[in-house]
Amino acid sequence: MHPMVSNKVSSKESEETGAKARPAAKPRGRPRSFDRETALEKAILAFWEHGYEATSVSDLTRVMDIGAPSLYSAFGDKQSLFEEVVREYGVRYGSFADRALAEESTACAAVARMLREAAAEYTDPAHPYGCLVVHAATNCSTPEVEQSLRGRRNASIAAIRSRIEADIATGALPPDIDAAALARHAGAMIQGMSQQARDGASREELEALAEIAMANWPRT
Amino acid sequence: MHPMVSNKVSSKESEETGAKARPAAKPRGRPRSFDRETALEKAILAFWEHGYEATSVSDLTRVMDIGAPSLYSAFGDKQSLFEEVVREYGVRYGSFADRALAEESTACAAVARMLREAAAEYTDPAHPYGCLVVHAATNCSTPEVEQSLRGRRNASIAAIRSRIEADIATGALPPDIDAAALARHAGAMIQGMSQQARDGASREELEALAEIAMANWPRT
DNA sequence: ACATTTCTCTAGCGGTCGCTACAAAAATGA
DNA sequence: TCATTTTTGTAGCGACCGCTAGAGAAATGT
Repeated sequence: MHPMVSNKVSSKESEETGAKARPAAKPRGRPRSFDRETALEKAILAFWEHGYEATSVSDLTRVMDIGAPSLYSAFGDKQSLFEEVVREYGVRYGSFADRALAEESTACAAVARMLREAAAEYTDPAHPYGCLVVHAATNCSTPEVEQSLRGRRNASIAAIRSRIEADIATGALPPDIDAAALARHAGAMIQGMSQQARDGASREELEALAEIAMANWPRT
Repeated sequence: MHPMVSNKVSSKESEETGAKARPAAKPRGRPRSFDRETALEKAILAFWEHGYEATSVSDLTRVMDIGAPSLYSAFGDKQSLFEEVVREYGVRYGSFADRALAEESTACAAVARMLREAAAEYTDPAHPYGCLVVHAATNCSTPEVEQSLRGRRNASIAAIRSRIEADIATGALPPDIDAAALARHAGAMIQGMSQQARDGASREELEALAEIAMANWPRT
């Protein structure tokens, strides 16, 4: 329950009649002195590197370069900021998995591409190593936060499983394979690779690891 | 630097001349009112479940059922207690990996056994799920603690690698395989399985996952 | 008996946590 | 100009953090 997190367009405006795509109809009071998007990106990087608990609000205000009241007014409390961070992280950095599943013609190719792209993403020096969803809320004393990321991890595995089952349905994979176990194996690989990246493994090392993992994927 | 952590036998006694294995020569002052070993076990379980940061000293004094001064007198500060917890965890719960590497006749059999036993251990309802070394110090604001567990994880992978290289040396494995990548793959599997266990996977699910991982291990 | 040693209990230290009240500042509408 | 609305900076709230001083309790040595 918080004062209200202001967004670009109030819900009332979007219901108005002839408002032909007015992007920002000049809000009344003092304008915000920072860019919400770039501040959010700084928050993403901070939570990504240090996790939910270990990133204090004063850490956030420092890296986002805004005062605490501005943070609370723009993003709500720490937990709702983190939820928005996780959502936006998925869009900006975590979409490669869904894209691989959607664009590749077989589950095998999709998982192979996922692992390959994970190797690159998790070791990209442009941002913290590994996956935020895997590491940012382990050992979290706020159970909802921990559970939220857990749900995302399990949803990713479920998505892989669905893709495998689709291949079984079309005959691209034999009907006797264990789709759930195969999906879990892929999920464990990705999570293990994320941990390895945090522990110092290079992109090449992760790629070699992924190749081993894909070597015995069921053939058609 | 702390007041000094009292152990069973003072270092001076062990240097004495004719002291023929005197186990506990009746210490001078008021005796301790709790059993150090069982208190340590409680601390292991607490850190295992919640991690280093999320387990507060007052959490510890509650589950160990001792006062704060007793804790500090018996174990030093929070960080040195955690170090002892990690050491003892390795002895009581993490020794299956070293045993598999030492007792099995091939690296392949050793890793297969490691994964099989990890599936059982990580889902044992008698204690928290997953591996303390993997999860208890992620996103830790005390860098030495995080680095300490990172070192243990990488040491485990190095041990697997050595075992693989030994098999290559004896001809049990072909000389052209990438021992480092194969070891990293095994390490990632174990870490991924630990994460899966935390996320609710059952022993059977982890075993199925491990079987997939071992299916394409290099043959002789 | 009594001094000595060691542990336990109560109480609380300084510091940081997430969060917010309040007033000054900067925009708009009249 | 001036009332209204919203954001900003300061300053600090109560709660918890890791940790410890100090006094009393329970053992041993003489």
